This record gives sequence, structure tokens and C-alpha cells, in this order.
Amino acid sequence: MNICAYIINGVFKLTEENNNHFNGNDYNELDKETLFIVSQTFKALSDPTRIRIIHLLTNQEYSVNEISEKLGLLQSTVSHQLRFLKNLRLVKYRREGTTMYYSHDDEHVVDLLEQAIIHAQHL
Amino acid sequence: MNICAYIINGVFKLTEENNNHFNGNDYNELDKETLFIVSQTFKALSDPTRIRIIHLLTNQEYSVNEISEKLGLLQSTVSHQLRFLKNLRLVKYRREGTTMYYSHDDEHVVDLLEQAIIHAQHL
DNA sequence: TGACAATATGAACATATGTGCATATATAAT
DNA sequence: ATTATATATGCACATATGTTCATATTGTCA
Repeated sequence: MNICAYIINGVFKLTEENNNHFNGNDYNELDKETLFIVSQTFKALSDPTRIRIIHLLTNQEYSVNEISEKLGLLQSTVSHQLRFLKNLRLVKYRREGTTMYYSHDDEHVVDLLEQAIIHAQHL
Repeated sequence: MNICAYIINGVFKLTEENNNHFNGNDYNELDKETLFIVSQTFKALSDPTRIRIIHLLTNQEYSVNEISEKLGLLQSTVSHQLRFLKNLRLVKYRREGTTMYYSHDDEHVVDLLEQAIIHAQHL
């Protein structure tokens, strides 16, 4: 149960200790590692731009420029967010010449998103 | 497809227009309203403190003080986060004297969380 | 080599976020 | 009314976040 890295804005950083504080009863507190992974996962899905990117990549791969054009975003914005998603291993890419084709790399996260979208559309 | 309110840090604010920009092809862009709801939902689940609170409330109700004690958090912190969750209708409460008992109020969000936890614990 | 195209990166900025302190509010009991 | 207990709230602060601009990097082709 040692975690030595965390992520700020999609960039890895370092941390030191691991304090599992204790409460005097039966409640099963989430361990720090699980808490970290879960919060990072949801943080990735908490921004509209990242949602649009992940949702776009649900069905097929796209280049950075294609993503920019389809979503009406600056290339720089897309690139920054793709780095974020790449750090969390939510997307992968393949190179073709100077073009990078991105696709999703985490079925579970795509599932969480699609589930939330369906639920939101039935409110 | 008119949305006139959004939430910052769990507090409702106002907005004005609704620009659905257009891209010249078949991709089915998420509408603004869905995007808003989905991002808010995941934002609620993106903070470790809120995750711990929602997870604690999964099985039974607790008072604010009980939550504070069990999770080792200041009463103020818990109260602020409960307001956040209350604004998003993720928790509900009942009064008993001066004590407020909180419980979850959105099965779907609890499901999303438990799903993510299980997945995280099998990595 | 140089020019070009696609992508990545760093710095700066405005804004959002989470927490803690102090204090306000609400209810109950005496 | 006074006091105590439980909870809520406003403010301030440090830090995190998302975007933009300018520029660097990488690969292709003439």
C-alpha cells in the first residue's frame, strides 16, 4: 500500500508518506491507493473538453488536427488534454508520418462515460 | 436545449447563451445540456473527500458529526462538501432535533462509484 | 540542406477548488 | 432567557486547473 506518485493536471508528481488513519469501528475505509485511482479516473471525466475528446474517440481513432477541427478547439488545447489522458493511460496513439492518431485505451472508462451520458439524457 | 444555470464548486450560478457550433460531418456531438450534467456528475466524484463521504453513505445514513469523526475531517469541511453534494441532489437529509442525518439520493452515482472502486481494486 | 506540416511544450494568466477559521443559525433543555 | 449542541455559512488563502500564445520538436519531401 505504498503510493509514491500523484498527478496534478495530468502531470506526475511525487509524494512522501502514507498515513492510514484509524477510526475505532467497523467501517471499511477505502485505502489511499484506491482513493487515488478512483479520484483520478473521475477527474479525467469531469472536464467538458476531455469528455468531448473521449466521446469522440469512442468509435474510432482521430488525429490531433481532426479532433481540433471536429470539436472546434485549438490544436494546443487538444494536445494538452491528450497529454493528460495519455498520462492516465486513457488514450493511446500510433504515429503515421508526422501525424499522431489517438484512440481510447481504457474500455472501463469509456463504459463509465457512456453510462453517465445515457443516464443524463434520460433525466 | 436551453441551459441557464451552472455550478461552481457546488454553488449554482447563471449563464447566458447557447452556441451549438457546427462541424461539417456526421459525428454526433454531445449537446450542451448533457455535457453539463455529465461533467458535474464526474466532478462530484473527482475529489477524495467527496468520494469518502459518498462511499460512507452507501450503506446507511450518518450525521454530520459522525461523518467528521469516521473520516477524520473537520465539521466545516464535511458541511461544505455536503452542501456541494446536496446542490447536485446526490445526498438527502432528515432532521432529528439539531442533528442532520445524511444519506445518498442517487443510486446511479453510487453505482458509478462502486463500479470504479471495484475496477481500481483489480488493477 | 531548407521549407513545410503536424504535434508537443513551456510560460503566463484568469478562474476554480478545497480547506480552515471564525461566526452565524437553529433546535433543545433547563 | 440562557446555555449547550449540531450544523451551516462567509471569508480568506493556497493551490489546482484549463486555455492561450509563442515557440520547440519531430518527421517528410524536394
